[in-house]
Amino acid sequence: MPQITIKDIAQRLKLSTSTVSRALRNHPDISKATKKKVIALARETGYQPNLIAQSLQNQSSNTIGVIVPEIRHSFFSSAISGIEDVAYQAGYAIMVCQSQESHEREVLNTQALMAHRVAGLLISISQGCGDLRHLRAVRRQGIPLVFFDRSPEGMEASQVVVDDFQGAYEAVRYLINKGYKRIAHLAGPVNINISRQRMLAYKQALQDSQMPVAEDLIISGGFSGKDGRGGMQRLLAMENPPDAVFAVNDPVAIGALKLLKEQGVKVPKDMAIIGFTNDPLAELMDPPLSTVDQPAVQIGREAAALLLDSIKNHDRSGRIITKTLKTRLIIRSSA
Amino acid sequence: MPQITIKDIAQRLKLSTSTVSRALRNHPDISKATKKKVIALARETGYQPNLIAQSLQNQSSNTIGVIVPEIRHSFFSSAISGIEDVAYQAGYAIMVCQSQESHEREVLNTQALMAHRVAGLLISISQGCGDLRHLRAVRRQGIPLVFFDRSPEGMEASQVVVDDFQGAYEAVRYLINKGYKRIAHLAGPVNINISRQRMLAYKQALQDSQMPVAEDLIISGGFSGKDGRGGMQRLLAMENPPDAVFAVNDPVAIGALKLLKEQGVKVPKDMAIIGFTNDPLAELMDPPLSTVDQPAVQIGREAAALLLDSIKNHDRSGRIITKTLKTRLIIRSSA
DNA sequence: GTGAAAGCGCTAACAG
DNA sequence: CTGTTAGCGCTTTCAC
Repeated sequence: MPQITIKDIAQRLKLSTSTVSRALRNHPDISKATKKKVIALARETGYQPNLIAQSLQNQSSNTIGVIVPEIRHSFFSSAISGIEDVAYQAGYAIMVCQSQESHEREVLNTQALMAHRVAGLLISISQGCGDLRHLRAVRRQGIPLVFFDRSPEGMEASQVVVDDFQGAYEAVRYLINKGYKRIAHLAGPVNINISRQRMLAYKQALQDSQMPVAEDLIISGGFSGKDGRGGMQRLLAMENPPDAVFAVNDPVAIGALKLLKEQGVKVPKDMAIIGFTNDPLAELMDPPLSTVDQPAVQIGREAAALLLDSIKNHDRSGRIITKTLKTRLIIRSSA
Repeated sequence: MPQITIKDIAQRLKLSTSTVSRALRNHPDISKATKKKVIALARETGYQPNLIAQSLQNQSSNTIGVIVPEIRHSFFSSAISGIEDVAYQAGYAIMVCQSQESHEREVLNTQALMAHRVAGLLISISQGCGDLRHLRAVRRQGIPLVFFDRSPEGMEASQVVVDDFQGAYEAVRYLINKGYKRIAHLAGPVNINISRQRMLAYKQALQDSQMPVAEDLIISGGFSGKDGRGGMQRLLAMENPPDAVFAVNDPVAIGALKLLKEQGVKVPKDMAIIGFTNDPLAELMDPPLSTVDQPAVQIGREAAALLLDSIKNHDRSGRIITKTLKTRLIIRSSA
């Protein structure tokens, strides 16, 4: 039992398909009487317009593509939730892919989404990302593209981010004011803007307080708990370990914190730690993790709104808009 | 710059579109030479098949629809992650919608997904769900449907679930063996299978130990932290409050636990609590929450696999398969 | 006001 | 081995 089409309705009503189509779209040419009949039968038969056919016709689907590193990460699932919500309100559906932090998979995801002729693309890039050809290809096809949270170095594009520098600066500043002397940084991949900004802020904050920036106190890694754990291991193994750590994000901070608990290191007495994101975990952990709050759902909402905007405006113009949301330092017990 | 089509390639190579189409799909009829030329040009020009057109032709898209109550809930984001992963491997994309626990929105989501002509539908129903017409409509159109985790009472359909009865039974049994005498249950909506099973197991476990089942110790509510908080409030207000609680899921348990902490009630000394799901939060909280582990990612994977299976087999047969995964009682410190 | 015809990009008979 | 034709469901000129 294939789904009912405009043709079925036309036949039953002895009308042409074009009339039915127009009636359904409330075209002024059609008489009230026929409109009524058509609508009634459509409802009665449970007619659903075939969006596939519509898309083919319009040369554009009402679907937007979303690529994130990992759906499970609370920041991303929250962002996706915000995206879904505004997309839904606007009559768009979302196609969600995860790159699993793999550049290759990100490329394939991008291609798949392009093949699906999504009307626009929202992406938070994978940590393995260096080559940007796949993203340039998107632009070249005239598909609007908006980055959220993680954007690459070296590509001008609209994005919705948080003031990473400011947020990180405040966090490190707080640590300094609290009297910590050797503050380490568990950093993220340098080819991603957020990592860079947060690291730059870390260095700047130290310098602004006439404190030395020791390169061996900066451990570069990825964005996962495992990276946090590994980084903290290296820090603890040092002959002169730090007394505080600023982590690039909460998963890293939490990974590090777990290790600390296992090793019986007292937090924050022996080692203070502060994260970035405000993962729901942060509040409930023991000890509760101090962190920089990023409004994840809101970031998703804004990104989707921005994208829909450039879809509507047929943004051939290539206007580049950066939307920066505020962070908020949340002090709990870990620092 | 619209995307390049088969026609463009045909013209440039002075071939017919059908030849190009066949060459691209590696049809045996086509000569090696032309295949090579076509493939080369396709690659060179960055040709991407228009999946919209293909779908219209095939009368079925390579997209599967997913509806969950809330993307942000860790159980669901994990399940979605599993779904995405197997869908991706099979060349399918996923469209994700959230019902926000609203029946109305779930209906609209379902309709949107049907209009998008998804090849199949994966759904975990909203707590407001009672009327099943929208789901029956899906079946009527011959669209394969698989429930995961939350399935409705009163509809035969394939599903991937966990042995809710068994998991809940073990949890309550554990509480009983530990010597708790007044064990309450923060229950979920009764029209959803998982709530029913977990409640039935709760009652059964009590009965099997010759313990009374007190209806006032069963607080029915929803699946959220707020429900847990509210339920616990009512429990604490009783003249003879319980000494232990089995919550229908972790969000509820966590909501309850937060309240307990605020009120200074000692857990598990004054009140033990045990949840269901094994949310990542559970392990890290203070105190760590005892719970019943549900393999969320695996549930998503199995559900997707089952769905793909019935899509492949053109499952007009209406074979109903229930896949039941194992739970595991995880004892931490809250009980 | 309504209908006929063409076409979106692709595939699948059916010819040759 | 390759081309012609028709059609998936819909919208949109262009006629009448």
